[in-house]
Amino acid sequence: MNQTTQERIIAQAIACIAQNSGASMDEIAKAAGVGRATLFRHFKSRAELMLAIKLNAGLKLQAAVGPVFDTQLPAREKLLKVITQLIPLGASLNVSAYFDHPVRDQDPRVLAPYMDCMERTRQLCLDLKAEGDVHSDIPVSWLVASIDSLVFAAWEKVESGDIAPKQAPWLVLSTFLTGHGTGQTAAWFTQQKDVHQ
Amino acid sequence: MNQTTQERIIAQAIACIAQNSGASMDEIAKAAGVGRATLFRHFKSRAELMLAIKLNAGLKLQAAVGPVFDTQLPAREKLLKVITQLIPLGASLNVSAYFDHPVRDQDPRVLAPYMDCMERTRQLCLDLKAEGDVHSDIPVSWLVASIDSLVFAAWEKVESGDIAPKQAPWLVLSTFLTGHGTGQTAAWFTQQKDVHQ
DNA sequence: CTCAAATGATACTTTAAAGTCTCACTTGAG
DNA sequence: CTCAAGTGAGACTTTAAAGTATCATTTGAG
Repeated sequence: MNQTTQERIIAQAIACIAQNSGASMDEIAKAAGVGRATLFRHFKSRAELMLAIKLNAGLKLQAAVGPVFDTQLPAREKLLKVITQLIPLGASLNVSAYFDHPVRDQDPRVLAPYMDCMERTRQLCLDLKAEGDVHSDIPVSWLVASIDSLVFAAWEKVESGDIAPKQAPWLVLSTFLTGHGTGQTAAWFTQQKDVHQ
Repeated sequence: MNQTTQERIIAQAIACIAQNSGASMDEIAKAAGVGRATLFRHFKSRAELMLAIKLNAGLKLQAAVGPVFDTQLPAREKLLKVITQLIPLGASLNVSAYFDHPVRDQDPRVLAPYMDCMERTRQLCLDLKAEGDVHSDIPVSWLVASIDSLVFAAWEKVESGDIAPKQAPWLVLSTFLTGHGTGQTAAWFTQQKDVHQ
């Protein structure tokens, strides 16, 4: 492979931490097929390695979705493209879930890419509403949250082999836009909601 | 309050670990308003405390959803009730996310409640299909995954104060059954899907 | 009030993992 | 070939947190 040692270490560290958030430097070194000493030569402390992983994830995130957000496409098409870009990021992003949530991270260099992505997703949802693509009575924060969580779920299912990588974006989008219910259920649901609210 | 010391310790330990998965026994003791020694009197090791938290989460899960699964209601009504029960569990369940995923836990006593709940959710989704409530062409594993992830997202949003606790189940259910799209978008989506697949 | 049980404070030991250092070995550019 | 740069192995020190032990204090049932 043409990966540098540093890159290999980061990749394997991500894999280790995904399995066990408390993975030791020893385990990480072994996973990366590298001596302990070499690991410390590249990252002078555990904290520095963790930071590198987080920064790496932020860069991947921006590289994946930045260009899409920058286009002038209709919101719904942007949405499809964003989802499609996001899913294959998989573990490198989900690292977020294994550390403390990136949104709580102290370091602004770690925080920024996530905040940026979130804010732009929020804007995208506002556009979806404005362009008449989603119902206007759903809270924007729920729109953002449901996209996030569905993408996360899709990645997990792709990873576990339950759904095909190419199918994933369509499942997310269809869940988000049309849901899984039939006409029959939609009627029941509306009625229930009226009764209970 | 009428909570025993043990209960208070467990509750506060959950809160600590939700913020920082590597929280020390010292931090947990302080959070519980208890001396270090007392903490170790109740749980003779960190591992034992962690186990207690996990078992506790399993019990809560079963108490919340078991009775609903046991009823003979139509699948769609069961679904609404399960979601409604699940959301308020919040942090105690999400502990799952901060430890290693419960599905990967070694101890069968930790594993069992999750496996059971998952299997019954799966059965529920099959019933939803059988009763004509959801489209039959969606993979069951995706149905289960989308419920899971939407419930998780709803809990987070309730916790952060973005959506009202009573509104949460309806948001989850409406996302799952009808999605957020308008008629306009549904047409576009179907067309896109045909083009790309 | 009295005493047993539980607690808090704190000093102590142990342990696991982080981090350092040295040295012999590989490898690839010149 | 030669040498500099990077590496692996492993012994070593340091550190932070786990876990233990002791004792004085609190508390609540009788």
